[in-house]
Amino acid sequence: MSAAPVGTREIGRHAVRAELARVAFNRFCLTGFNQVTFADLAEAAGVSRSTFLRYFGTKEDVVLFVFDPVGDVIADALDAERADEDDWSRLRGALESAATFLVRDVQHLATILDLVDQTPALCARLREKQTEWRPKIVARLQETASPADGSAVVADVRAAAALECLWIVLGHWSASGGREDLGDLLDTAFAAFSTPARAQTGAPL
Amino acid sequence: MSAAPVGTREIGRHAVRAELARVAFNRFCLTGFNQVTFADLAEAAGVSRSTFLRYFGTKEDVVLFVFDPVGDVIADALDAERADEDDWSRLRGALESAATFLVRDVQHLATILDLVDQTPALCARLREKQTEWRPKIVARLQETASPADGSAVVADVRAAAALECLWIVLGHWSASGGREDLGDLLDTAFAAFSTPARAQTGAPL
DNA sequence: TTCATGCCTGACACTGAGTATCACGTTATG
DNA sequence: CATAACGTGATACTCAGTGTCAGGCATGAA
Repeated sequence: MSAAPVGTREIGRHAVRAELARVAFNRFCLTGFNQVTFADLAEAAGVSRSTFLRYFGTKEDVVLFVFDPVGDVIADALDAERADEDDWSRLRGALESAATFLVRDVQHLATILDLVDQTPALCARLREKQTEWRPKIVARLQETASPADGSAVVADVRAAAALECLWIVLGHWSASGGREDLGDLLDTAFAAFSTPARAQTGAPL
Repeated sequence: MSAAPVGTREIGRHAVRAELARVAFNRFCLTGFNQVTFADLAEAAGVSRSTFLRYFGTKEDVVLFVFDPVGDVIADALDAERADEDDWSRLRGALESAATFLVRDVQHLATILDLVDQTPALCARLREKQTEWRPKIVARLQETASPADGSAVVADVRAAAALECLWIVLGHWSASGGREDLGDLLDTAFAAFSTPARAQTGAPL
């Protein structure tokens, strides 16, 4: 799932990467993402700046690399979903898989999400990753698309909307301190598409 | 709408900014965004690097500043929409306004969009702007939200989904060389929400 | 054990974005 | 005309990110 290491070197590299990220993450939370330099991180981790940069291409990746597998998680989950479901049901299920994958460490995820939306650069980079995932999702949707949904626009819109749901839901979940149920939040989010969305303030029940 | 200049100095500044952007944009299209440095741009425009940087905070803004008013355009259009419409209709209308605003110079917009999605940095920054617009849109939707839509998640999801529609539609429109009708494309995009989205390849008509 | 191969590391140098400061010339205003 | 405000260019600086190179250390073969 997350690029399972094969050789001993790969294992070592993976472990070092995790440790560097751990040390760095503490710094970021303590001092603020923008205030910490690679030199700081390298010193805190006890390696040279060169080495640190060899493990993470950018400062953003030090925080966000944990999200890398999400694209595949969603795509795989779409395959696993019953193909006779409609797009929204399948997407709803796939997002649940993604959420489950991310919520292995509740406290850590909440902290990351806090840091991310305090930091524009992290926000931007995360949305960039999200955009990279979309084509893969669109492809799965189109494999089973009915002729009536012929336009590529439709699959694109649904994939994009679903991904937006994921972040919005995670944002609210994180803001609630992780107490709200992610499944319920996903239901609420997806309901935004299916309900008639009438406007009057004095709407009939 | 776009920060109407009042004093003579403001007018001059605005004009210089436009000229610098024009010269820079040619360079970007010719050589590629990442290959062009501020030093290049300054030389091409006949000003010092300092001066160029005084007009644009970042390289991305040199290209993307034209999108700055879009957030307000959408928000204003939402106000102008009949408040008794449902959210999707209002958003659809507001997006049409945004599209109309952007398509004043067809050729130029298409070129910008091409450059943007060839350049990850521009993509990221544009999505960042988009995220900045969302809260304003959410606020308009919530002003007239029915109690049943109480959750902030719903308005958030709808605003986010609508903004995604805008870029997807513009992307397809640009890919078609500006020949397709933006209104039709918007309809197709919004149909992704309302159609049942059944999956079977041999779906009944 | 010894040697050879290959990877990891640290040191160093470099480009380029973005920030800040200062002195000079120009332009608006009284 | 005087002066204050502003635009400009020059300069110096920090930091992200790239590239190169030589030495250390492991693994594997002789």
